[in-house]
Amino acid sequence: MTVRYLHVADDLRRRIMTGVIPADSMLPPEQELAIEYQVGKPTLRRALEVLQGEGFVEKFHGRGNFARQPFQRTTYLAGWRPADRGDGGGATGIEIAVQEVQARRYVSSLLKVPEGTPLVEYAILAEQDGMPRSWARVYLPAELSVTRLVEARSPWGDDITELLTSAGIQFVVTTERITARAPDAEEMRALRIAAWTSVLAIERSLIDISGRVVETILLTLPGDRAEVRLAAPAAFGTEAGR
Amino acid sequence: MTVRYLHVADDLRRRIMTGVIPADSMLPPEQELAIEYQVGKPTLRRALEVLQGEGFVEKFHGRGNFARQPFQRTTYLAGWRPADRGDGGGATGIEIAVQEVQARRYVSSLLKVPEGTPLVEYAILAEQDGMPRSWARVYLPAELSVTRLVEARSPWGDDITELLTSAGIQFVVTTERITARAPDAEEMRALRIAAWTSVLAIERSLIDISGRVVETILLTLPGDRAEVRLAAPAAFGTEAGR
DNA sequence: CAGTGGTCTAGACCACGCG
DNA sequence: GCGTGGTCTAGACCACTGT
Repeated sequence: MTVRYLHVADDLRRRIMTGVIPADSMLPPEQELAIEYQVGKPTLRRALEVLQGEGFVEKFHGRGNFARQPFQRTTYLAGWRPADRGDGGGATGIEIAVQEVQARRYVSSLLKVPEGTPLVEYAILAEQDGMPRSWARVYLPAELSVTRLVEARSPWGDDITELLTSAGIQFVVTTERITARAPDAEEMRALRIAAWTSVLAIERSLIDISGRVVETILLTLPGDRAEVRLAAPAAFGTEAGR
Repeated sequence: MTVRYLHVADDLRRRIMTGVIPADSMLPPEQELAIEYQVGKPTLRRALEVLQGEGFVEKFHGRGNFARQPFQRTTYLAGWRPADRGDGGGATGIEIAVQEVQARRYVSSLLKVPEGTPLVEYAILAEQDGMPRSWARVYLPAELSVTRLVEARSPWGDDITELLTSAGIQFVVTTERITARAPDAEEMRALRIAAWTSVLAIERSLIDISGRVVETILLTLPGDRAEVRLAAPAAFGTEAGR
């Protein structure tokens, strides 16, 4: 392998995994590491980017780089079931910001409403043990009376399903679309991740019993500490293909 | 915004989206672009990395950088249904390599067999219109007689479900786990993507009617041209929670 | 203010593709 | 061989954090 930054990343990863560099301890300054590995600063930083994407390093501008053991992954259960409550048992927190907005093109197409339709937007940031776990924006037509939703909020931001149920809305169909991509600027800030950390982007739409799209959720999960699992059907039908 | 490479990326993206730089045409050499934007080469290359991750630029070492319109996404249908055949209608191709291997730790835990168990590994690369669309490795216990599988191969590498069915194996449960991460070296080569392109990593295990794990699939989809959709249940049960 | 990471440059040198 | 992208360096300068 002729790529030096991968060499550096491999060695640092090994040192963190084996505890030579203890978890949660600060790494030596980048300049020192560069000298130690006999590489330039950009090369060393490239290596740290790799490790950051893998969850072994967390960077803080002005404070330092910190070794981490990759996080236990938050499980998002696709399908109709609410998100797993998580096994970590750590403290969870949630921040919700509500505002009225007008449907812009992307969201309006998902909600199947004209552009400019008044919507209520919930920006929901869920944390566990001080680490951001999910970042979601929820859009509902403003005509739906949803004041109760905020009061009925659960400790999980992505678990809007329960909120709606508790608000008395019956939905019958959900569609989910999952992609992997780089985070945008807002997601980087909310989830405290860098541009080269992959995220799982989940679009989920709920359709109520009358066929109306009740809400659309744009959920972003950091790739280094989240996974999607599928609720497995109990059995396979015999009429498999479409 | 004080970050110059994002400025450059924004401008180039606009030029490609609006057709000022036609799709499939070669971009000016990096040195020329650097001069045009009055930035250094590393800065310009950072901008190109961003666009590559978004699917607007494809890079070829020694040949040049090419403008692209982001690909129509290949849809992977999670759940039990075979993968969508794709709407592109373009030519599809598939390469399969088979070899016998011994179960290493990661795969052995997924298959629930001891380490060292003889396995058959299928490495499957699916292409459409000359672009790699999916890269999968399939592991089955060697004791299963699967010679027919290769003959019965479908044009979609990730569609092993049909292969198994046609081989007479009845499976009853599937589990799927989806994560987003950076590609490893092998995936970068097979899918022709760079280190900073996100991938959807899907682990799928099939369990047959006797409870045995029949196979495990490690499927990698390039984030810039694939998506996962959920087969929506026709209706929601009332006994929702677990 | 001192120490840290973040961005950027100019240029050297290497690796690849193609004629 | 030539033109292309890929990697790397040394150092300047900026921005953030905590004292």
